[in-house]
Amino acid sequence: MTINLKQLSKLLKLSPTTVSRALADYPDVSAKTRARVKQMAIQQGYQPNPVARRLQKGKTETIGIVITPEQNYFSDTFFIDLLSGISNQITRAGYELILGVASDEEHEMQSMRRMVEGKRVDGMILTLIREQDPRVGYLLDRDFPFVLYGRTRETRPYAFVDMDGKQAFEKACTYLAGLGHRRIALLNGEPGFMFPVGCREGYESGLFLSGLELDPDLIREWKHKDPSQSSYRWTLELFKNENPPTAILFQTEAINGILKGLDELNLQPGKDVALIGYDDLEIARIHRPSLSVLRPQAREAGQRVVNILMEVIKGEDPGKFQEIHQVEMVIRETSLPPS
Amino acid sequence: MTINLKQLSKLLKLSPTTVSRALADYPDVSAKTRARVKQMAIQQGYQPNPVARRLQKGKTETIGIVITPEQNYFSDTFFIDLLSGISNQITRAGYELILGVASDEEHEMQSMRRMVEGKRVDGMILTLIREQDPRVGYLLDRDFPFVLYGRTRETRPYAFVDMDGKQAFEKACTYLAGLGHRRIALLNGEPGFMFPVGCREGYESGLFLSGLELDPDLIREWKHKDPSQSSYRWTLELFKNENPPTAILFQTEAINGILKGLDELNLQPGKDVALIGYDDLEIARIHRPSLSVLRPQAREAGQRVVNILMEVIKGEDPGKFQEIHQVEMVIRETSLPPS
DNA sequence: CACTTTTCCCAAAACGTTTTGGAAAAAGGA
DNA sequence: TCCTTTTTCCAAAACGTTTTGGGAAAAGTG
Repeated sequence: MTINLKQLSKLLKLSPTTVSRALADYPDVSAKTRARVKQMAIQQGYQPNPVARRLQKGKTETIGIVITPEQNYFSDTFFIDLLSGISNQITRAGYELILGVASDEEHEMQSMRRMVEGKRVDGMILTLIREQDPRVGYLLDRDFPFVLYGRTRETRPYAFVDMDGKQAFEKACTYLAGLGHRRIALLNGEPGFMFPVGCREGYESGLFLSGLELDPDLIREWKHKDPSQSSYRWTLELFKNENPPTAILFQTEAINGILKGLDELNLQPGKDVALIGYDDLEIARIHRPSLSVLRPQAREAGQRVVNILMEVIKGEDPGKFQEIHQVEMVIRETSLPPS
Repeated sequence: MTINLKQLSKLLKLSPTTVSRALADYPDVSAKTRARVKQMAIQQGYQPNPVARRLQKGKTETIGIVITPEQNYFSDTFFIDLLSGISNQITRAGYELILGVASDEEHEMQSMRRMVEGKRVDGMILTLIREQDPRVGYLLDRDFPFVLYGRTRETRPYAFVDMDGKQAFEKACTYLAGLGHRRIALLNGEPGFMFPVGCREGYESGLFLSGLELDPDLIREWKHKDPSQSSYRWTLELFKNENPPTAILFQTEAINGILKGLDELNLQPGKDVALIGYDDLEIARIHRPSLSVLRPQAREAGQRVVNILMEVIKGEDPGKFQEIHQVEMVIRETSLPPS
């Protein structure tokens, strides 16, 4: 069951060297013995001990990722899709994914340092990137391989895969304007994180392209720790405006609060107020009326992140790998013209 | 930065043996040199290479877990709390947590076999247990260390940590009956999984203790893949009954569909229909009226799972570790007497 | 046939630890 | 002082691979 190389080679009356090389398809072992070795390996259920291989190769064959539940990150399918893409691709490469769960920013850094300085991983994947993100500087200083899902403010070159939040919100905004909406609100994610920056840029650009004026009163920011509560409050606030919005752009995470707010105000989503959210969470599909959304391809992004990280680990220049993925808009029932 | 034992020992003019033993607090190295070694180790930032240690010790110092996004498992804080407890405890032990993400039951098994047969882990943690769970038989057959979060139908002894769903639902049921409810419905989780079995037992026992009769028409089962949609349908169905329920017990995962159904029927949650859900998800706290819930201590459970697994890995008899944790009931606004 | 090239295999070293089994030096006991 | 015990250290082996640097046999070449 748990036979090792030496035992297998004894069984085959060959040296461990030859068996190892046969299994690795080296050309200096004859086709005949190669076949014999492989057959016996399968028959005996031989699996090379990964720990021994790692020691010899000087690689951990392991990638690290740290998540922070505080950030309400597991809200729905989005992150698990990303993780699914990451995990599958890592497995395909014969690598392992080790997971850290940190309760806050400090433990997040601590968990990462344990992985990096403890020689437990060959590379790191970073998510939920902040505008000023100490993790990036830390890894760059050490020249340690990593890839961001997202972007940060950092002048040195680094590898990332990001969604084009700007283009997405611009598209949604011009679409709504095209339908005749003139008062479009933005219920944006928390400042400090990088993603909302792009959303806002796209929103402003969309307004501009549509010849609409920016009204600071139509912009609000909800909190990561408490998306529903904060978005609920801001929704009520938005409609205190004497000239209230007829449409809202937001991240779908905040939908519960918005729906609750609209319900309280006796406004029908889709009918009285158009809604387009970023992220196609379950609730967006099952809500009636169903929510129009911007849908990032998280799974594909996760796979790209891993492929890029593998290149960076091999020694490729990280600056070469900077990808911005387009985001699809899915029109459902909450993006009608203003009534 | 990445100094190793040999270099460190050279610096100290000691043998690697002594340095290693000094750092591991062996008594056969004098207090003086021990101090000297430790100081130098810190100064030089020495961290033993975990891969080398693992090879020598014959342990991977790694625990595996496989999650399946299909199961809508990441719906909210519950699973991430469990994972958080698991992760922290594993880190404390100096171990690593490796994560597999499987799209379905087959890949779930495949991912686990890779970990076990590929000698990548010392032990497994299993969640979302089914009544007939092939994973348990597989691991028992191989005598491989594992701990369940949950239980299954298996006569051989194995270690588990489970929540007392039976007691929880019994408590909720008798509580509602005590308030005067006579028609209490159960919107239960999907058959095939183990957890709903206990819920139902508790429900039936609660009815019995309260002198109420079981009415099969008041029991429905929603689907894991689509909790909201199926629970919505069943909610509507429940109230087609000529003698409809005045209270519903359920898993909080299914809350969206229930609320939607009640809304459509013009029934006020809490007022017209009492609600008690299992799991204290975010929505339960922020919804108005706030939801009464049964609240499992997921974080603590995760820690126990790891501690037990460590014992089992050490060779302790798994049958000794079978824990059933009590579940707290949190009364909020949706558990009033019938109107 | 004699020489060169190609094919096929292997012994030994290396990866960085921990453990084993002493051995030298110091301390204690008579 | 001599013998025994304790203290303190270390050389060598081991964990299970892969890689290095050949070397013997077979095949090709003239």
